[in-house]
Amino acid sequence: MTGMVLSKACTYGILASFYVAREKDAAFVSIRDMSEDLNISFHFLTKILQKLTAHGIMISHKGPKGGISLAKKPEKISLLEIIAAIDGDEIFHECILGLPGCGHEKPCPIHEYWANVRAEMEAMFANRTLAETADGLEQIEYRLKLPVMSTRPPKL
Amino acid sequence: MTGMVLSKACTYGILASFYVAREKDAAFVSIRDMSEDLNISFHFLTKILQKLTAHGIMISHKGPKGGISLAKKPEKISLLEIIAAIDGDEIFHECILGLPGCGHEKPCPIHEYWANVRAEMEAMFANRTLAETADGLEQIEYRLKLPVMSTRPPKL
DNA sequence: TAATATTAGGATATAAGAGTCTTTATTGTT
DNA sequence: AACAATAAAGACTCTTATATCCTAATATTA
Repeated sequence: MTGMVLSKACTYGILASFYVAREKDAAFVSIRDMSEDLNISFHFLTKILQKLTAHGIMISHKGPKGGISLAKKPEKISLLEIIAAIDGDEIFHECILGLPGCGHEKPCPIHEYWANVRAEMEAMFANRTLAETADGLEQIEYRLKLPVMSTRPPKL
Repeated sequence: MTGMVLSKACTYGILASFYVAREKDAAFVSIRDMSEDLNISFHFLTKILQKLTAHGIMISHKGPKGGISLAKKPEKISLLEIIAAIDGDEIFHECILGLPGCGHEKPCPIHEYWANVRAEMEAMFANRTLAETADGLEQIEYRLKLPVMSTRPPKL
């Protein structure tokens, strides 16, 4: 799986954020339940959500009735925040060819072109909030779940 | 290094293509020389270039005075071709959240937004040819070389 | 035809992401 | 106070991209 814009951890984090945002009753959402509903590894998802809590995007609560919830109003949380918390924001600032120091002064052969696309991508993610995506989830039957992976047959 | 648009193999392949395109004298370019000039692992670069020859983008020639050269006029080779040959074109067609079956019919919550950005990205790469980038390389002191990585000190 | 220079290709090694497992810390409930 | 439920945290495994190494195949040159 080469050449992917977002890491798997990041896509999981975004899907989980949609899931939490959809829960309107301010209670905490169980990570276990969420992991089962979304078909995401529980322990892996836990680690990802820890990054979101560390960045002040979510709040966690231990013990019975514990779980996770948004730390801010969903209209105040952009996908860019979530991406930056999990993957970092290098993708929105680095040279597409990985050349360090590439910039307007000393550009790589496609610097200006990529800088444009990159900026549009960043703006798009910055403008998408959990509020609108959660709203969308109510109106249309949006897809959220990952498919259950077929386990490969055991070797003989 | 998570969340990267192009794999390292792909960026190497593009840099090498620039390098070959810059050689105007129709002779073959030595992969060894190129790998040293660009600071790219010789054996790794060899494998990457094999993909480009397999896709009809380059021609290779064994033996003394052998090497690699463009199979077509540089104005006929787009960066998209090179990317597709090395990384595949999934990145230009898949859901940003990795949801299989995501599309106009059954969209993920950000499908339409990503589809737009994705299409612009693809068009940008489709419109960049080796000819113009090689031209640019002559006019301005463009950057091509990767930095020499500092080797980590040996374990005790 | 022999020697040499070069790419081709397979086998192996390394590093990082992805995913799993176990233990600990914390909180609510009885 | 004891118990159960839950997130936190670290160690470990698995997989894949990245990188290296070695041998084979091929072409040029003398």
